Amino acid sequence: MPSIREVAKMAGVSISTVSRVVSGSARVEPATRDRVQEVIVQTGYRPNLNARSLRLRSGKLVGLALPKIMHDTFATIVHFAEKEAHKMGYGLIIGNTEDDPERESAFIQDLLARHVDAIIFSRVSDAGYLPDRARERGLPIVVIDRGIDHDTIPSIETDNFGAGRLVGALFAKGGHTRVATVTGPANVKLVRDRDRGFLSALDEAGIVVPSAYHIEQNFGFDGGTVAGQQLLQLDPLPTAVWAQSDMMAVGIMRVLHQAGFRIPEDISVVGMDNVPIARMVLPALTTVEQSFEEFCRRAFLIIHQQLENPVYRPPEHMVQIPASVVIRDSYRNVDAAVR
Amino acid sequence: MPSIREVAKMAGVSISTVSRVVSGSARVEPATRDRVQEVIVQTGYRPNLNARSLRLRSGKLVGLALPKIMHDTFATIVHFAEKEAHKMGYGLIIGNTEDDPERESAFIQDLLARHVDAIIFSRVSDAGYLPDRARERGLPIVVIDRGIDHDTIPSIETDNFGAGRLVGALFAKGGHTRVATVTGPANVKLVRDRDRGFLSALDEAGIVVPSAYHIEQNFGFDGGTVAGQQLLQLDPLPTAVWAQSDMMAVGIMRVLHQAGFRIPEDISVVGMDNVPIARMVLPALTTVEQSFEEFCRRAFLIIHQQLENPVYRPPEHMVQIPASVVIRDSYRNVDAAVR
DNA sequence: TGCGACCGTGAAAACGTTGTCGGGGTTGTT
DNA sequence: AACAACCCCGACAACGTTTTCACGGTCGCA
Repeated sequence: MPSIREVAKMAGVSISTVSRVVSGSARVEPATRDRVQEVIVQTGYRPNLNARSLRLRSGKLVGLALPKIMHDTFATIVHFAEKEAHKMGYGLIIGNTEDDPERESAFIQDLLARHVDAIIFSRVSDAGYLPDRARERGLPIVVIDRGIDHDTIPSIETDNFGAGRLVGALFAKGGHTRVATVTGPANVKLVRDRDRGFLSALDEAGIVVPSAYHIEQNFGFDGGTVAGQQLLQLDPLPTAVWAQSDMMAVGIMRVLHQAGFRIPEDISVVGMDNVPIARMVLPALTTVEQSFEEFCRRAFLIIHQQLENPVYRPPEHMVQIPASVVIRDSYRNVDAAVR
Repeated sequence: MPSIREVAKMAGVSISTVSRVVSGSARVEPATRDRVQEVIVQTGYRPNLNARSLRLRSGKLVGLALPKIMHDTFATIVHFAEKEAHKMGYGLIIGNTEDDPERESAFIQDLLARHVDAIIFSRVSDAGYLPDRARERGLPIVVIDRGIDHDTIPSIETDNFGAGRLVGALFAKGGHTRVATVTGPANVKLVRDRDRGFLSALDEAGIVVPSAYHIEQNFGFDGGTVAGQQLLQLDPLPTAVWAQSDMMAVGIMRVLHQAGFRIPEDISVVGMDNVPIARMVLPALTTVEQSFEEFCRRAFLIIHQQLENPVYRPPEHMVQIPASVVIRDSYRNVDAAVR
């Protein structure tokens, strides 16, 4: 509540001195230091961060722009971003862009007006000039989860190609030869990357996925249920399905189950993301884990270094975090005796 | 990027004039206004919100403190809070208190240092002096989800007692006479409120819940699974169970199912919250819906009014939002013929 | 022609910080 | 005893705004 001026008056010193004791930037006589300290704890004085931001051009604040806050994967990103921010003494201001470039643009503008120290965001609006504008201002900015090809803007994403290969190899080694996959919208790059990895691993094992066994849907539960219907039309049915999100996988399991099929005895289902629900459903979902925590750790690391040293450039523009398969009950090898 | 000073220079006017055209606060000659406008759009000038906050004591920013961001219910609160904030032209800065009074206190301090316009938060640290300190500074502050008894700090929460009654009445009318309930930690008030409502409605129907049928657990999935084990010990088994969170309900269904019981034929299970997963599990979960959107709407309404008129006091300290039952497949009346 | 009213604009203060500069006092060295 | 070196500390400018105040010019009216 009190300003530095009032603290100074109370302690009978100048504001410079107060500033010095709070920042510890220069020596001050122990006697006066104690007197000032006393007033500070007594009044609960805390420097006004807006004023500090004005003066120091750093308000210890970073902005986080996400497409859909409520979705499990982004909710976990929010969680870990907050965690990292907190750890490094930053505040976190968030915005939900709702996948709308308009809103994304508006939010970034707002962050610029707030003079945040850095920006982390997912999904680039197509125009993509916004990051540039921020960048030209020397503002550290990191793109997360949905990478971007850009010389000066670093991206952090899962090694989606590798994730796809993991599942493809799992299926191939497990003896599955009739496999299907349900992808997200093909206009997002990470969907295509995963798909390419998946198909390439299968291809190396001599397995081809006919186009009818390759279904595109939205990432949600509902996308999963309609994909499930489509799977039921297939003849012969696949023995294993990979869905590019856990939500979709749950939707698929739901309609397969209702159609009388057993999972994994009749059909194996594998998801992606390893959201909390994955272990709660029945059968527990085998899935691919992305380390969102690692995302955020890396993002803040880059930001931190760039803040320390403005000319710092991360060694690579795009860092890819490896994914890993977590085996649960919804998958089994085709040769049941093996298990 | 440019400051008001540079804009002024470019347009050949004083900074006062620029300020006037961006705020529209006073008339300015159309010719000069246009000239200034031009420079503004050309340079993409936006007033520095930190400076504005300093001068105007309002940075259009509100703080949101929550115990566990990643949990479904709080993630939805974040979502709707962001939505309302955006609608009213505010930024939202969030903090995860992890149910730790220490962290909560630190975060509130940070919000004060940032001179946010208002604070919304859930779960009060036991000491509870922080809200007071904020309040005494004239800062609008609203407690959400987990109400607080306080003369000047408004609370918004679900009518938890009413929610409990809803389920109790449902069971009673459905012919269930052997019912069990799994509550959250009894030291949180809303748990007790729900419980009281539940028991009172049953009591009015002449149904008593023996203490063994009254289980306390933590709110998560794991709490549900251990509660499920405990339920299995009961003899005779209840015909209906109310769990105070959907996660718990899912955990309970999981162990009941694995023990060979059918839901709802053998045991009905009802949850609370109506999180997205509720409709995805099998059988789809009957549950009680709380309107988090309404929470946030009301919170921002109060904040807005208090900001407009600093002496405004909301008519009641505690507003309770009614809950509603949403019937899905995990519940059925005891007289199966009815359905 | 003179005067008051009004209108557009600029100068300046203030919001709360931090860092630079310099002044006064104390100490140490020759 | 004189001077250099140091150490504390206060005055002041600056960060980017908004708002008050005042000033010069136009206009309307007598």
